[in-house]
This record gives sequence, structure tokens and C-alpha cells, in this order.
Amino acid sequence: MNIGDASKETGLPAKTIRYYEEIGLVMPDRAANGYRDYCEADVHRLRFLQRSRSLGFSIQECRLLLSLYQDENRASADVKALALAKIEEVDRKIAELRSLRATLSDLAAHCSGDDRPDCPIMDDLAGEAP
Amino acid sequence: MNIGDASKETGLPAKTIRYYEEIGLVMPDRAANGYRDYCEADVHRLRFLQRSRSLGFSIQECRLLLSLYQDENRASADVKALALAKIEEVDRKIAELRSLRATLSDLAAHCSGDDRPDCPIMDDLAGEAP
DNA sequence: GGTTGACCTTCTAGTGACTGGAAGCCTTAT
DNA sequence: ATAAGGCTTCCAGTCACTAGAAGGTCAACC
Repeated sequence: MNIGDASKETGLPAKTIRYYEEIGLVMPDRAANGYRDYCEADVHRLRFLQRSRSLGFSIQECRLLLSLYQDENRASADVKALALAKIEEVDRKIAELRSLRATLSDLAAHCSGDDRPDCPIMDDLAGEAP
Repeated sequence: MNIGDASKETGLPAKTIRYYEEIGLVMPDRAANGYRDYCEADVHRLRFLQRSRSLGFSIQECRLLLSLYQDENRASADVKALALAKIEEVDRKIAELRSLRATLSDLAAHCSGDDRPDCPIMDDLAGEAP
């Protein structure tokens, strides 16, 4: 299967698939003409990557997940631990964004938003809170 | 004021302050020995940048905010519009993360997390949902 | 057989916003 | 005189791609 078909199968851009080869994640065979030739297992790994990346796992984490995936003797606890750690990370990010949102919203609420220059948002950014 | 003192005053690493000069955000004078020499206004701009960056504004947005900040004839509506747009952006990110969290949490809930290899998280990543 | 046009290859370089490190001046204190 | 610490520039690396150029390959159509 050529890279274009693998791209269609997995939803990953061809550029990304080549990049995944460059960093050693999915190494396809080569056809006689030099074209990459993806077998079913390769496409499977690519799809696995697409899903784990879209769930927010980093490339390093995906590498680990892939190796667990290929490991017949893995403990599901190892996978679960990764997922739980990622949930915590997501929770931290959400909390940070919520606090950010609260601050922005508070600032915006106190700004008249007209054509005069006086602006409490600016005052805050400048460190001149009243 | 040398860069080290400016760094202490603003909480920004010296490297970051040099970077801000490189991209034309804060251009200090130079002392006779070639050292950067930050005046109060420079430190003010740096502090402004520190705050707006920590509120999630991109460098481009900070550039715009700084120019509004310096503009005697700005309309506070312009600043407020930026803040409101940023709030929407933050909301979108939060929604995305919440959906991510729900998926991860759902997957983890169905995984026994013991030393057996069977793992619904892996099954899902592999696209083999039951 | 020639010619499109789509597909493939490699390579280089750019993104955003820094961060790390090396090599070498400058200043201050001992 | 020397040691420590701060400053300078420049180069390279981060993360995960993404854009684009220059050129080889393939299938179809005339």
C-alpha cells in the first residue's frame, strides 16, 4: 500500500506518516521503485498512533503505548496508569484555563468597551490596578 | 539597569528578555560597555508582557496590546474585543479538554488495571472496540 | 510513443516561544 | 592578580509537524 492510501486509511497526512518513519515509529518496507509500502500491521500502528495522539498522548508516550501494545506480557495496570496520569494532566490544564478565563472575564466585565481610552484591562496588564 | 536586574524586577528569565529584544518588543539602550540598559519604561513594558503572556495572549497579540497600550487615542472597546476573543478561545480549549478527559476516564473505568494483558484502553487505541 | 497529471521521493527550512550551552568580555571583591 | 559572577553573541535544540522545491514514477489517454 502506498503512502497516499495509508494516509486515507488512517486520516494522517502523508507528511506526518513520513515524519513517524523518520523518528522510528512506523518503518514500512520499500517497493522496487523506492516507494514506501505499508502492510496491514503498519497501517494498524498508524491508526493506533492517530488515536493515541488525538487523545493527547505525546510522541514519547505513544512510543511507550505502542511497545506495551506489542508486548504479549504487558500488565493492563501499566496502560491504566498512563491513562490516569494523562487524566491528571488534563485536569491540571483545565484548572489553569478556568482560572485564566475567570481573570479575563473579570477584567472584561469592568471595561466599558466604548471609544474612550480608559481601560481597566490595560491598567491591570500595566500593573496599575486601582 | 542591567538585564539581571530587569529579570528580577519582571520575573522574566534573561534569555526571554533578550528574545523579546530580538523580535523587537523591548529595545533597551546600550551602556558604553555594550551591556543592555533598561529604563523604567522598558521594565514597564516587560512587566506588561509578562502579565499578558501569562494570561494566554500570543506574542502577536501582545504586540497589538502593547501598541494599544501606548496609543493615547485607543478605544477601550478594542482591548475588550481582544479579551473577549481570548475568552472564547479559552472556552474552546476547555471544551476540548473536557471531552478528552471524558473519553480517557471512560476508557480507564473499564480497564481492570491488574497484571493481565487484556486492556480495553489498548483495544480502543487499536480500533478494536468490542 | 508522447504527454499530461497525479503520485511519490528527498532535502531544506520554518513554525512559536523560548531554552541550553559554549566561548569569550567586563566588573567587583579579595 | 585572580576568582567569581554577570554580561555578550551565536549556534543548536525543543515539539510535532508543515511548506515548498526539485525531481523520479506511474497510469491513462491520444
